Amino acid sequence: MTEISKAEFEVLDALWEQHPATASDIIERLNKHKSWHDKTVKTLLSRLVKKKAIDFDKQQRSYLYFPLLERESYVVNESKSLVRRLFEGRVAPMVAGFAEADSLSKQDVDELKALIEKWEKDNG
Amino acid sequence: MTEISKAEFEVLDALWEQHPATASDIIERLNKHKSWHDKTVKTLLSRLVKKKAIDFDKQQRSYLYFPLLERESYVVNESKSLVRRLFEGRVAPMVAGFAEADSLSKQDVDELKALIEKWEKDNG
DNA sequence: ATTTATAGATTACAGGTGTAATCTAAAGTC
DNA sequence: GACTTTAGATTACACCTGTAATCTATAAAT
Repeated sequence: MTEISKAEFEVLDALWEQHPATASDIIERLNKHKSWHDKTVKTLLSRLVKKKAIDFDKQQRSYLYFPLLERESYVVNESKSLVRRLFEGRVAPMVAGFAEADSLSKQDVDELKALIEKWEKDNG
Repeated sequence: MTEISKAEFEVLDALWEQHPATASDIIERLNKHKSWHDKTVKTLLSRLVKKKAIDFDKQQRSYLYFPLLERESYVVNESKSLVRRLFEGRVAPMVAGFAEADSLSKQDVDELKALIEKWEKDNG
């Protein structure tokens, strides 16, 4: 339940993308978009292990890493925590902020309509 | 444009609540919910000044603090940044997460419907 | 079998953060 | 005017973070 730092998150996100994975796999995946030294990525992997966000199986010489924390639950927690801090826990005002900032796409609106319909069916 | 830490944010949020305000005002407001030593709050105020998130006017002996950063813009930036990191920039999947986690209230849904209607009027 | 490359472990190190305590100068009190 | 209180400034200090370099043990190569 320790905090995951920004840099650690990027490594974890690369592991979520596909796992299990070796350190080299992850380094390669990350270096498509960033350019971190491999030592840096290894440090971050160790810290994630220490924080119990991931773990590994010993595979011959190298390790096979896999997430312990699910992306879904991480994402829900982070979202809730932000909405709690910034919008008194209600998500609608956040979406309103996106609308004001012209950051709502037609696709967003369509998806929102669909999920509202579903919500009303389930909760109406 | 420097980062604002969690503790700094709480102080800033208390200042947003009502300003201008003296250090004592803010300490008092904060201590309704938290219990920070007044020295701690003063440190955080100084750091916020150094980060140009707030400023002050010299008032006799004590200072009158006021925000330089608007809550609105801070909140929009933080939200966008989270949505970018976790949901590829689209807000609807985040709301879907709330729905799945049973964290959507009727009030949220009503507000969402209203703002969708407005969006469609403006953008349809 | 000896040398070399490599994976992970350990160490490094500056800047940020949470959480204050101490210092300093000015304002209030007697 | 001397003494005390107080506001903000400066200093403290351990832990976290970003960003690696070095150490160590084992596997690969010759």
